[in-house]
Amino acid sequence: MLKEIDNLEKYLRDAGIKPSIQRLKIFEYLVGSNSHPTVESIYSALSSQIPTLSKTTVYNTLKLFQQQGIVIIINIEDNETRFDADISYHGHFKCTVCKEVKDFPIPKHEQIEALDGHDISESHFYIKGICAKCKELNK
Amino acid sequence: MLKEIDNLEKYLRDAGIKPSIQRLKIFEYLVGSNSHPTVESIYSALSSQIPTLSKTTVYNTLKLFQQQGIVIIINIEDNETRFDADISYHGHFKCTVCKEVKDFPIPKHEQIEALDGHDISESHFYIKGICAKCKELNK
DNA sequence: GTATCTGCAAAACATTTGCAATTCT
DNA sequence: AGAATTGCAAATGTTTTGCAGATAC
Repeated sequence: MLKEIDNLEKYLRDAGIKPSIQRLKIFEYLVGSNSHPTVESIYSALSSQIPTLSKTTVYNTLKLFQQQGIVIIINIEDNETRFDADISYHGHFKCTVCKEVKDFPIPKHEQIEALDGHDISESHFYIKGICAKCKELNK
Repeated sequence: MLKEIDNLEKYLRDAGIKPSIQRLKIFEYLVGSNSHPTVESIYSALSSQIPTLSKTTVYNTLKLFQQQGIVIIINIEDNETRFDADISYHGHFKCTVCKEVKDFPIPKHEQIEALDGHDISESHFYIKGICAKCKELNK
């Protein structure tokens, strides 16, 4: 699932996105992190490397990435929007204790009869609970 | 799935919620509507009936309902929080044309192996696309 | 009469917009 | 130079908080 750092520039170009430094760094951060970061955490993480970076650019860039189909939005909580550069079909689990959001594979699910006749463009599966690690610590 | 209007007061009491007029009306609206309303639409719909109603009360009440487990939050879009008084296991489909959010039944899903050892407290399945009605109109 | 609940006003956040400065070609 | 991109500052929108008044028991 992990993309090659070497190919990031080409990957952006192929998606119709001119790879500016800001865009490259933001995408690199998304690909390299497995934390499904928010705008805030992307901005904090990169502003030391790119001191002039603004949140507006982070917002603009993520919107562009989303429009060009190279990132998806994760709405697992109503008060935080997260982003994921892994656009393959998978679910997201958030631990309510350690707050981490992890991917999990979903079996390509059976046809949902109730949606016959509808065109499906996007689907998201979110699960919340307590992860094994946090369960263990609280014993 | 539809609850009896006669029982709403008891339903709230049983959930540990004192049924004030505001709370009753808000819950009645949630149960009676199949539109999965936002704070804004609940407020607009009820402020003619309860002219002194404030949005703060709508926010307070919905948070209380959620804490007591009688409503769930629907985060199908990042820019709108919707509420549902149907707390049974079901999915939500949003049509990107008519903007309607509809319920759909999901087969009680198979054990997800990747989540073995984790405690699941909540799960949401969101699908977006174009509903059959809108597809038909655009032919 | 004490607790709780409500609702106004202000504060806190998150996101968007307008526009001028910068960068790229 | 011309077009696209960036980033500041202000505007917008949503949700929360503090607190005073109203209501319920």
